[in-house]
Amino acid sequence: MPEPGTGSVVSDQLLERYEIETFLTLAEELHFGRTAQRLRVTTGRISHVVRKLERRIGAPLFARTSRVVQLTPIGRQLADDLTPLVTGMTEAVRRAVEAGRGVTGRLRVAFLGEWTAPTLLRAVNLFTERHPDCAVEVREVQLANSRASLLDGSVDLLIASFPFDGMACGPPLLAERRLLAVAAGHPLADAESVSLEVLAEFPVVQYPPATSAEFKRDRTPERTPAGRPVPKGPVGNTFSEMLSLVALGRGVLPVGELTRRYHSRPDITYVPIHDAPPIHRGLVWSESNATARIREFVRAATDANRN
Amino acid sequence: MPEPGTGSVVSDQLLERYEIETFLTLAEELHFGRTAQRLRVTTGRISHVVRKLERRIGAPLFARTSRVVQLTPIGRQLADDLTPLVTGMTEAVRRAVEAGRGVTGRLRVAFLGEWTAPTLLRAVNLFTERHPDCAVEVREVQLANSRASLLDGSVDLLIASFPFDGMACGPPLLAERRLLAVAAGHPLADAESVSLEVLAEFPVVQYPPATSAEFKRDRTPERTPAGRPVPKGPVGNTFSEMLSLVALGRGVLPVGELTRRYHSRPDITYVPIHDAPPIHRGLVWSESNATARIREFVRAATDANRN
DNA sequence: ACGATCGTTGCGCCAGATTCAACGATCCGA
DNA sequence: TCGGATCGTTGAATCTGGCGCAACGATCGT
Repeated sequence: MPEPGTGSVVSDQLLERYEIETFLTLAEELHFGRTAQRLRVTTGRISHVVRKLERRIGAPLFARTSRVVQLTPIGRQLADDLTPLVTGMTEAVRRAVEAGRGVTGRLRVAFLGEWTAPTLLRAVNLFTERHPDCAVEVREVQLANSRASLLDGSVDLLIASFPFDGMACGPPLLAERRLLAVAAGHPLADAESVSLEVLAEFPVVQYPPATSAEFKRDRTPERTPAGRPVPKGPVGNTFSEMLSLVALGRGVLPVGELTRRYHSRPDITYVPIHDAPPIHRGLVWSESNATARIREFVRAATDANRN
Repeated sequence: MPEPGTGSVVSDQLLERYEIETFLTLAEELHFGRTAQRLRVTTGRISHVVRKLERRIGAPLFARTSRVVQLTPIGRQLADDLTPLVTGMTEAVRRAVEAGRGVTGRLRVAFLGEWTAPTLLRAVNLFTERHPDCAVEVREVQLANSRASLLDGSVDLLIASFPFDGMACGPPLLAERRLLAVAAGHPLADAESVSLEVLAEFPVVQYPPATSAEFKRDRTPERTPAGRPVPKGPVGNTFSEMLSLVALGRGVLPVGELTRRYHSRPDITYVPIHDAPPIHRGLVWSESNATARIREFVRAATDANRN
């Protein structure tokens, strides 16, 4: 059976790189010795390659005696056709390398909740100092479209709380204690601190379905460290809505320490959880957008927030 | 010492043929299996090549999970840049191959002296029958610029008498006896035939200096077959001038039989040379312009004049 | 939980890119 | 006119890198 789909954008008429290099260099030098020298090969190689090319084209590309080498009409035509195309290809590759490996151009970084802005700004300052040629734009994104912003490339980097499912993550830049948010009149409201085990005894307000499973497992686990099941409370659609459910006494919610500072309200009490690991925040980005710019910014952020 | 002249039209940023093919095919298929199938290689190869390319660019070109493959922004940009350039290159090569190997387009053949026209026309007829897609133009050229016409490409093929120095020659198409032109009153004018040895006894009119040495050696040798020196007569600047020198009794001149028919004049007698090889005529062309068109025409000319 | 589909990885082989050295042709200077 | 110098050619030897192979890991459907 005559296998289908063999026809391609890339017809099999393409010349090898060494053939193009040899042909165009010889077309420019018109001298086998100098051509060989420039390409760091022997004159024998030049002779072989040109001969093979000519056998393929079906006509001489160079008229050569042992004293003078010149292009034939067909050779001249081919050289004229090829030169701008080759220039264009090297330019295209150069641009791609610049985009991937260069630390220039533009980098868009975003924060998610204003309390992370200072950490991000320290990183921006150090990065800009190290790479003055790369313009950094800072913006704020909303939780709802943070993932989409990274995926569609409208934002290169984001400082967010871990875990951030499906994205590449840098080292943690911020660590905060975990607290339990309870209603003001809740039985635990007066405790000095609580253990994670209390989650088995009260319903826990749930994140909306769109939230990644990994994130939910970290914030609202299904079992306590001892293995006791955690009763699921009602679902809130936004973080404010979740806090309101807590205030209404419909459940409790583990949160980070910074939440207290930015969401302090009289109807909610925050009680430290003494045996929970801290919540980490750091830079996240799309794996597929990884560039030298991004790697360098992560490094700068790490250095700037090392203390 | 930092060797100079390494910079080239062809920067060493050029991708290998297989890298371009692999990248563009995968960019089109977005599927490793189908890409491998189209390129007749294994998926492992695709993976290796893409990885190597990405290491070189410094950023991912494809975002791939084991279920879906898609271009990253950098990959998309590179593919968009490369595609038209690759198309252009294959087109350039295709045109060169067509010019060299194809028997189409235009072929310009010429004759030199009208008596060769019938031979040439037989060849044209057979060639046109075999290759209707190739237009043949017939023209006449003058001896003086016949060589230049071949070299500058204004004529592809020429039917001329051998030897034709420095040009490629096909098999002889016409053979004619050699005659000795002498003045009407010359001592040899009444002979039935003469031997080449008589050249040692009379001055031989010489071709002009511009004539090729090889041709002169054939027509006006410096020694007879027996080794006797041939005295050099005066030089004529054109063939007519040379015949006039003969008519004036200033020398003799070996010529071809056809000359008698086309240059018959009362003051000159042509005597057969019984021991001279015939003069051959056939097609000549510039080595550096050799194409399939030309080779095919030579073949047609041989076949048409075989008898 | 299992099989099917896909991309990845490391090892080993061999075609083909490249070198090497001898050779032929052309030109120059003595 | 005869070496000597400069150049391109040729074919066999050499060795690198393109490529296949096969085991593996990840993801999805049933």
